[in-house]
Order: sequence, then C-alpha cells, then structure tokens
Amino acid sequence: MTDSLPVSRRKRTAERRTEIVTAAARIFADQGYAAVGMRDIADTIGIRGASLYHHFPSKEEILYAICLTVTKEPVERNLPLLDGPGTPAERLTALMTAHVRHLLHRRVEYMVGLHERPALTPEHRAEIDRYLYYYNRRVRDLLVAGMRSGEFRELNPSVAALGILDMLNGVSSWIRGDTDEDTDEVVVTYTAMLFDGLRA
Amino acid sequence: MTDSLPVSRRKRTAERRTEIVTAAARIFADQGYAAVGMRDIADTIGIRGASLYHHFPSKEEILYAICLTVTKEPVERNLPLLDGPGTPAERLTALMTAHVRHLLHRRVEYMVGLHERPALTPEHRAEIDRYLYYYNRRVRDLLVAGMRSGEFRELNPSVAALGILDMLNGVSSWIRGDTDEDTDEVVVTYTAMLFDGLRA
DNA sequence: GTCTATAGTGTGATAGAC
DNA sequence: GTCTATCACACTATAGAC
Repeated sequence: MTDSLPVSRRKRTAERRTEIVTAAARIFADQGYAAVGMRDIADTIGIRGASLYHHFPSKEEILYAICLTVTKEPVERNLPLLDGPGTPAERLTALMTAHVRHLLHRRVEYMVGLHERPALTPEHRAEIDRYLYYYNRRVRDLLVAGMRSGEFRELNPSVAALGILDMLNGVSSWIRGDTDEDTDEVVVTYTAMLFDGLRA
Repeated sequence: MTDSLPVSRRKRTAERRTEIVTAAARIFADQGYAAVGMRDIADTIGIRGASLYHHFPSKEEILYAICLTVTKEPVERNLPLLDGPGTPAERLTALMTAHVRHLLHRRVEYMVGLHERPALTPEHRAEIDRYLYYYNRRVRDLLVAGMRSGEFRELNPSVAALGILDMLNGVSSWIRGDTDEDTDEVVVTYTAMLFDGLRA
C-alpha cells in the first residue's frame, strides 16, 4: 500500500511527520500540551490545522510520538551498553554518557515527554510507562550486580537507580549548549559525585 | 476590612482556600493544568464553578498558590538549616532531610508546581523562578564552601547542585508511603551515594 | 459565600473540494 | 497533501440574585 507510492512522495510525508513532531514538542514545552491547539502547531509550519489530520489522527498521537522518542529510543539505543564489556561502573558510565547525549539531542522532547504523560490515553500511557519501568529496572539490576561483585557498596538499589535517573533526566530542563562537550562536562561531574562521592 | 469580619467567618474562608488549592493540585497532577476546568475543581469540593471566583480571581492564581508552596516555603523553611552548625556535609544532609520531608508532605503540589510553570503569567513565573534560582544558588554556595574547606573534592559546583536538587525533586513522582521513615530511607541512600560514592 | 444564567471565545475533529 | 467551512462542545470569567 504505502510501499507502492513513489519514493519521493513517501519521503516527503515522512519529513512532514517529523517536522510536525518537532514543532509540536517546542510549543508543548513552552505552553503545556493541553494549552496548545492544533492550529498553533499548524501555524508554525505554515499549514492549516485541518491538514495535520492527514499525518496524525489526533493531537494525542503527536504527544505519543514525542513520548516514544524519550522512552523507546533510550531503551533500544542505550541499554545494550549495559551488556557490553567492562565493570559495572564502566558500563554505568557508558550508559550515563549515552543517556545525556541522547537527551541533549532530543532535549525539547524530553521536557515534554517526561511530564505530559497524564495526557496520553490509558493504553499509550501504559506502554510508555513500561519502557520507563524497564529502563529503570535495568539500571537497578546493574547496581545489584556491582554490589554482588563487591565493586559497589551495599545500599538500596531501587532508590539509587531512581535517584540516578532523576538526576540525568533533570538535565533536560537546564542544560545549555548543544555539543557533546557540553554533555560530557555534566557526565564527568555526575560520575565523579556518584562513584567516588563528594567527600575529599 | 477583612479584619472586621467575625473570626469564625474568616477562618471558614481561609479553609476554603486551602481546600480549593489541595483539590486543584490533585486534579492538575492527574490531568495537567490546562486540561482541568474550573468546574472540575468545583465539583470535587461540592460547589459550582462560579463560586470559586469568590476565593480566587482566576485559575492561574490557584496554580500560583501551588507553585508558591513548593518554592517559597522551602526557601523559608529549609535554607536556614544551611546557616546552622556543623560541617558542610552535615548541613547539606540536614537540608536534604528537610527537603524530602517537606516534599512528601506536599507531594502533589510538587508534582504540579515544578512542571506547570509555563502556564503562569510572566510576572508570577519570574517570581517562582527567582525562588528556585535562589534555592539552587544557596546549595551551590555550600558546595563551594565545602570545597574551600577541603571537606569536598573539587568539581563543578553548579552542575553538582543542579544534579542534587533534580535528584531530590524527582522523588515526588515515585515515592510511596507518607511517614518520615519513608523519606529517611530515601535520604539515607542518597547521602550515602552522594557523599561517599557508590564504590566500595 | 454560593447560586443561576450567560457572554464571548476557542477547541478537536470531520466532510468534501481541489 | 492541503484547503475551506463547519459542527458540537467546553472553556474562563462576569453579572447580579439570594
């Protein structure tokens, strides 16, 4: 069906979709999801509100797309690092680096996707929460592995995992700059603090 | 003017205000500020939507009241602990304990107030942001003091302060329970991780 | 302090032409 | 793929009675 369309036509449609999602994320972040109208989104890309419904069946589906990029993508792109080589601390450092880099790349989407989940349909909400929960669980499991191997001290791994992820995700609301150097400054500080502690 | 009203009448009005704010925070947290109508708030406390305007001039003023409790109150109640006795680490521990206890006590307000700031008027938004910025700056200054005294290692104090506060505030989105014991479990894990590090 | 009634505006979404 | 036109409904806020 869609595969039978000319390539140039398909590509143009796909680009429109990402254009809509990017524009919507920006306005949702500034004003809040519910305060934004379909006309507001359409205006910023130069089309009419009704035309959006050719690309998305509802406003909620646009939000759902945003939420997927900040939950599904990290699961698929970052979590494999936890199965790589190295000690638990090295693997956690790799994950934190990748996480903050992805977060900088999709900064606006993170601002929206992590806080507008109540506006999703129950089904979409449940799926998004599953990704978040799984990501959190994998980090917790790594902490447990580090404690078992003796590399990490014994502390509540669930609470520690939640704290680490809250610390990472919070970066989206204040980070400035757009290069890997900007994110690495953050990760260096965070890993120094988390692994070796504030105390001299 | 208001002072000349009978005491019983004044008290009843004040109670209505907090009743409205509490109810509104609950619904805002569940559905998002903009998605909630004045009628929704009114319904849960058994009055008509129009009656809310006797207590608040607008919906935004209700949100503003919520934001104040999660920004002004911590400044006034927690920051004095930073001027108390003890080493920087001890004073930071005291602040973190007080912060998470206050957060648990006003959990729903934190969930709303920290994320719905874009919906405030520019003036209210600026005031709320000043409280947040000041709170953050005081924590950063304490870290700097600890580094100067040699108790803390040298690392980016601004980034570290932001990370610590993101970690603390994130607790509002997942903590269960409602006792000081529940919060202390979190603070013990966080202080162990932050001060002495994950590494054994 | 709460009510009824309503003004005025904006909303998400659809139908159907081009 | 985008348009115009429109439906049906919900919204914040106000006026004025009780």
